[in-house]
Amino acid sequence: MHKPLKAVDPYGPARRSAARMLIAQAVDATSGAFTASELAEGLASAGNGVGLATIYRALSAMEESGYVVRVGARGEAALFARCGRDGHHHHAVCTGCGAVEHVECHLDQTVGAAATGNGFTITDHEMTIFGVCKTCN
Amino acid sequence: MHKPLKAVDPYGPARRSAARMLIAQAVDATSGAFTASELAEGLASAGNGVGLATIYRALSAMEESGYVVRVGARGEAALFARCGRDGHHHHAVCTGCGAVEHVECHLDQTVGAAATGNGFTITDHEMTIFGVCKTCN
DNA sequence: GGGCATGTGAGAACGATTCTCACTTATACC
DNA sequence: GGTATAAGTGAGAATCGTTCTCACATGCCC
Repeated sequence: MHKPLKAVDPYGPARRSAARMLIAQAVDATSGAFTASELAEGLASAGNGVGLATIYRALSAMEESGYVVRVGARGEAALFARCGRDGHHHHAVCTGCGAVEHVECHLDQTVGAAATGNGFTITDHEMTIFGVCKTCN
Repeated sequence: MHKPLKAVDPYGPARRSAARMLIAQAVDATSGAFTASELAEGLASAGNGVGLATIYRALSAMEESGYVVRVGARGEAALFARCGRDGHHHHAVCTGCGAVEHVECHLDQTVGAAATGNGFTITDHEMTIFGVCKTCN
C-alpha cells in the first residue's frame, strides 16, 4: 500500500503519550496529504477524540523531527503529509485524491542561477504544486 | 527610480473612486513588496485613512487586472507587489528591504518533466522565494 | 512510589481576511 | 445640469485556521 518510507521516530526523544500515539497512527493510516482538522475529524469519527490544540502540537513536533512535512495549503488550511524521503525536494499534491508525489528541486541550478545573476542571494523558498495523479487521470 | 513597468490600468473598466486612486498611488509609491495592512498604515499616516475592507477589495481588483501580484506571505499576511511584466514567472522578495526580483519559471522544463514521469500532471503551482538583494547584501 | 517535567483539553485569543448593511458617489443617460 | 442607479465605501461583526493559557493528568527517571 505504502511506498517504503524512511523509518523516522514520529516525535524524536519526546514523551510517548496515548494521544500522540493515536495521532501518529492516524497519520500513518492516511495515504496522502491532510489538514489538521481532517486528522481531527478522522480521530473523532474513530471514537478517539483528541483536542485540536493537541493535534497542532503533535504535528509541529512531527514536523520538527522530519516525520511529516508541510506540503502546501488547501484554501487557508496548511496541508501536511508523511514524508520519509531524504534530501531537499518538493511535493506535488493530487487535487483528486490527495496523493503526494515527490518532486526534485531544480531551483539551485536554474531559478537560483537566474536570480543571483542580478546579485540576489536566495536564502529560502517554498513551492506548492497541485495536479492530478496517474490514478485520478 | 522604478524600472519601466507595463502600463496597466489598476482597476480595468471599474469605477475610479477617490479611495481607489489613493490606494493605487500608495502601491506605486511602494518600491517593493507590501502587505494589505502595511498599505493601510501608510495611507493612514499620510492622513488618507481608508478602510481595511476597501483596501482588500481594491487589491483583489488590481490583482484581477494584473496590476499587482501576490508574491508570497510574510507570516500570515499575504504579500503583494506591483508587477507589470508579461508571461509566467515568479518573484523573489528581499527580506531586508522588500525589493522584488523577477525570476523565470523553469518548472515546465525541469520539475514538471520529473513529475509527469510518474504519470502526474501538474495543473497549478506557486513559488515563494525569499533572499537578500544586491543592495542589502 | 514520588516528584516533576511534559502533554492534554477546553476554550479564549489572535490575526488575516471576508461579509454585511446602510450610506455615498461616479457614471450613464436624459 | 439633473437624475437614476449600479458600484464603491466604512465600520464593525463574522469567519477560519492557528496559537496561547491554565488547570489538570500522566509518562518517565530516581
